Amino acid sequence: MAARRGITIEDVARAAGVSRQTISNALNAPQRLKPETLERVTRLIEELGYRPDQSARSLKSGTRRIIAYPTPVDDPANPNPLMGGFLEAVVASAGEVGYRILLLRPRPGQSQEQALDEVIAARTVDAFLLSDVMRDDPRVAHLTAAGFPFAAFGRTMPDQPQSWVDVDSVQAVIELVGLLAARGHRRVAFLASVGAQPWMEDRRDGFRAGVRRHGLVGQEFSAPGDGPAELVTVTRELLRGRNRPTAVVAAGDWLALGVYAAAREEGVEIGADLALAAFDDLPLTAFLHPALTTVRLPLQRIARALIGRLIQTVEDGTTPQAGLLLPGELVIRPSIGP
Amino acid sequence: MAARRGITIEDVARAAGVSRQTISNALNAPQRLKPETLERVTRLIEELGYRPDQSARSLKSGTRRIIAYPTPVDDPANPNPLMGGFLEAVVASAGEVGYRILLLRPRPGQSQEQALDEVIAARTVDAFLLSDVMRDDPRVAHLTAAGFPFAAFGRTMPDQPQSWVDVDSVQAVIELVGLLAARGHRRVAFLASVGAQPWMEDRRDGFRAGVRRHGLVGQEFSAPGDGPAELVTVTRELLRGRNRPTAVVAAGDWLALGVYAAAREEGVEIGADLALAAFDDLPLTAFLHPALTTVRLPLQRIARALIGRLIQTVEDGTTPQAGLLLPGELVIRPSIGP
DNA sequence: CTGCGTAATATGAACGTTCATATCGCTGAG
DNA sequence: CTCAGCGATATGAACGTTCATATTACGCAG
Repeated sequence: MAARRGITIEDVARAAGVSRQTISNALNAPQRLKPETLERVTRLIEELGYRPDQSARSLKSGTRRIIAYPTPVDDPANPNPLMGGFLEAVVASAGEVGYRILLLRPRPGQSQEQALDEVIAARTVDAFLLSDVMRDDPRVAHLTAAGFPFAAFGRTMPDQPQSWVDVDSVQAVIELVGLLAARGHRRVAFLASVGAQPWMEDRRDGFRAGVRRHGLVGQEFSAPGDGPAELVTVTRELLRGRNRPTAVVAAGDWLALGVYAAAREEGVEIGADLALAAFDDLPLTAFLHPALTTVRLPLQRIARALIGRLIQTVEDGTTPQAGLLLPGELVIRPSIGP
Repeated sequence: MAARRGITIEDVARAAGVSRQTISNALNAPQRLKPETLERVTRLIEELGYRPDQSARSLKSGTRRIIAYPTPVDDPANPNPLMGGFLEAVVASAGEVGYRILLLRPRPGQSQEQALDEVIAARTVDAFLLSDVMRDDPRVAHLTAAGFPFAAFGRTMPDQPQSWVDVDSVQAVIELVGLLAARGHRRVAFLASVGAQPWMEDRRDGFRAGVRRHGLVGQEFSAPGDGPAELVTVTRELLRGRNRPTAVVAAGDWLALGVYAAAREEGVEIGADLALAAFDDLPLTAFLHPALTTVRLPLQRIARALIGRLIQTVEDGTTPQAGLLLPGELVIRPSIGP
């Protein structure tokens, strides 16, 4: 389609009887203009609906006002809790400071790093926003090596830029265990998923720390996969074992769903026979019976902090000296009992 | 931050001892080059890691290879089922044909249309992808008036470009009702949400058609809102009424969650005392007990078709003559009984 | 051996901005 | 009365491509 070219700066300049540069200044450095000129020009810009061509501006200035976000793979067998609210929050936060989010995904046969290189080389974006960052994430290493601005939801290594934000999962799970201890539970289990994602590890560490601090007896279980059947199977074993725990901390709400299913099949009543707490506060948790005690991630704050760090890196050229650890919010519901 | 300028076409040309245009041709019109030149140039491009600067290319050619997707508002009280799999599928489909997805959201105080105008005027994108399209969607009207390319997930009006793809909800719900009729149900209820979204209406129409076709007795209920409490309340009334229906068709899985909760509270056993079927196939449905019969949206096909139409509009300048209606896929699980 | 047509490659201009610098008009000190 | 200094605005160049067109190389008919 022949993209009918639109209003250019030249059109506005002609209409206003001034030069290009004056229009440019009206937008980028208004203080340079005589107030009356500014007002006249501004009105004209408004009337004609002029917007600087982003490509031309980018070509000259080298800045795109676009942030790339490599979308996490969203396995239907274990939906990424970030795809909903987090993405929203990121788009909103970025929008507030005049940036937009470009979704990225490696083409078939392309590595994550190649996908990053492609947009870097094509100068399509100013920076990257990474989520689901692993302990030794190749993307972080790659961007660090390339000296390209990024911010990460999830900790980076000490020798890498500390441009990260993360949730203090350890602390949150310690508090969860504390709630259980306060209700008199002595035998508590931790239910994890297979992956070695750092947040899983953190939650496990939190569990261990909580158990130690309160002198409880802790057991740990791992589901061989994230599919419903596998989850239910491992949880039934957990519930059937001798010395059945009286409380379970699931590393994520998704895992907790398996506990609900297994408990029903085993005739165990959650909230009465078994206390249950989890992590993520998926929207559906309100429908569970009894409703699930869980930890809500401060997605808005995380998004805002990440975007803030990104903008700082891009516009000032300075890298944050330290990461930012935000607390999770305990949402106490009946699943842990009265 | 001083964006260190990268490899330009000129660098490659110099290294290869040829002119700019030859490099450009190697990428955009390879058949014009002598095979040996092509090979030499291609290798050099590869070695130097050259990628055309997207801004420069866009400035000259007027095409950005970016599609804007105004993100649907994702109400946590009724999460948009599209935010997960659909977005994924769109990003993947677009990536395959060399396009990327830019997320868009009106700034505070900005209307949907203004947000569209902003990116149109700044020539940031080539086209729009709309989802959750309403019967008389102002965005569609606006883009039609502006003559700007778009494709819509959801039907447009007859006088607008028929560049849409939709799910044949009517047919799918008719089939759902058919399943219930075949199991001997005579009194069936339809549970809808408040909004007047076209897909809701379609599902309702499907229900009515199904009821008529099979000579059933149909009742319709509407939840006053999408919050869990409201859903459960209306469903309990439904279950408690005289002439309680033996089967319920919920307009969405989210609504069905309310039915599960209400049934538990009323001591009604889904699958035995009450057949239940819904729509969307949210990932969590596998955890429900009994598992929910529902309709899966062919998100991959929808995304592919939308992107295909978009590319056609952008690159050929032709608008599809007719919309595309895709069938939903019945996923039969125990909630409708044996 | 000349000249012509075509394939292959090269050159100049343009896309719409912003940057660096130049010009203009005015005020006020000498 | 001149001109330095400054605020306001204008001009030329450049960003890195691609398009339109020009030039060169080459095979082949006459």
